[in-house]
Amino acid sequence: MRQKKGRHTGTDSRRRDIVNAALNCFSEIGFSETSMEDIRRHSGASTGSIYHHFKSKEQLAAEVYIEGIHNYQEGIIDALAGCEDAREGIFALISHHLRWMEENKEWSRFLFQKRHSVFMASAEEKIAVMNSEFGKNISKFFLRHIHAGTIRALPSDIIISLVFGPCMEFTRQYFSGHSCTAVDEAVRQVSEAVWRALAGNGEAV
Amino acid sequence: MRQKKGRHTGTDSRRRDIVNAALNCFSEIGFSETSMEDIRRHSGASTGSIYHHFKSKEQLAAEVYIEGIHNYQEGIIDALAGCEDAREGIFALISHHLRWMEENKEWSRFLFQKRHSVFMASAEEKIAVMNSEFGKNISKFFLRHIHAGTIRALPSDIIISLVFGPCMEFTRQYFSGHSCTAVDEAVRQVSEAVWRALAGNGEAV
DNA sequence: TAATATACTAGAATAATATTCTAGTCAAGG
DNA sequence: CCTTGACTAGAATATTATTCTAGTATATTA
Repeated sequence: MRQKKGRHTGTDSRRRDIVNAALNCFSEIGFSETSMEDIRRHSGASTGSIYHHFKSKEQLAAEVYIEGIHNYQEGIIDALAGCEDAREGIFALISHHLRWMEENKEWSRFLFQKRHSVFMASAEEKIAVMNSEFGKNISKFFLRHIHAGTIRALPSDIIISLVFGPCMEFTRQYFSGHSCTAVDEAVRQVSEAVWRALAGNGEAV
Repeated sequence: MRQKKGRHTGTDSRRRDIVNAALNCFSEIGFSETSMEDIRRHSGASTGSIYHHFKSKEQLAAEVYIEGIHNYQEGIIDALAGCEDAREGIFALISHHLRWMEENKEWSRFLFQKRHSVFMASAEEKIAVMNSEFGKNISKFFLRHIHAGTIRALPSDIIISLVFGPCMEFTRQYFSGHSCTAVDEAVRQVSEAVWRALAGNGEAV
């Protein structure tokens, strides 16, 4: 199948193998618990090869994290972009979060279970930029609606807490087996509740 | 001050030194980043002494975690116990979370930043029991009010998500320097919003 | 075609760090 | 005293991340 020695065929395929193996291991047994030996075995790469592609275990994890968070954030922004209506936007946002979580279990476990963990150090900057961009995008939507009076005038950190907090918490419960509500239903209930929390005067259901 | 050799004076004082040092290190630089050597230096204990008191680094972290979470949960339950009124209860709960966080920064950083992390493995069971008890207690309050119609009939996992999610998310932002609202104000705003999300028909402000 | 450069790979060697082991020391009770 | 048991110290060991050395294959150039 694969050559015993020498350059691996295909563009970056060895690199991808390593990233995939890493995601597998990290989401399955956690960052600290997976040894480079695990990743080596799962990916079929050698120690040297792994360290050729990635500076360290930390940096490898950061790369995996960034790929995931980018995909996630992009989806949210797209979902939001298609919505003029405030209520629809909130629904779209929450819906995207919960469905993305369900369809990308491996990523989610890794991204949300261990947010701000260990390996972040090395990617701090890049992640900060991403989050900042993401925040700006999200804020644009909410500011527009605060201006229009469709959403109550609350500080941005409070709005973020009210919107993403429940999503994150549900995600956590989902993965620890403590959630009893199906995702479809959770989308409806959480959206409805968050809308009540945020809706401007005269807009509440 | 301390004897060069032999038993440390005072009841369990050496043990406490180790726990305190560990909390310090963990909350400051994270679990994986702190080496046993760090804990040894900070606590003044020897390697052997640490391993006499704790089976492993993991188990030490678990002990620290459990002490913290116990204190936190106890406070919430007490806060809730004093409240007949639904709205008051929600306010008390959120208020306790955010104030506890502010008054116990070191614990919070450790508890909330790395929830469900690594070392949990060894304490899984004990933590599961604590959380289950805690959940039951919290649920009692909400079920009573759902029954009375003062709070909307939502599944328990959704309620937990709506109440604790925003608290957790605000906490995360607070520690990563992304919160712009003062804790006092956050208590008011989040409580108000969560109340809107949960209030039974005819109870909304 | 052959020489060379580039990108990659392998696996052994090293370094860092968690854990175990051996030999104690002290305080209390008989 | 002497013995026991809780505790401590620090060296020895084991585990695991990282570095190093020596390659191999493919593309490029002459």
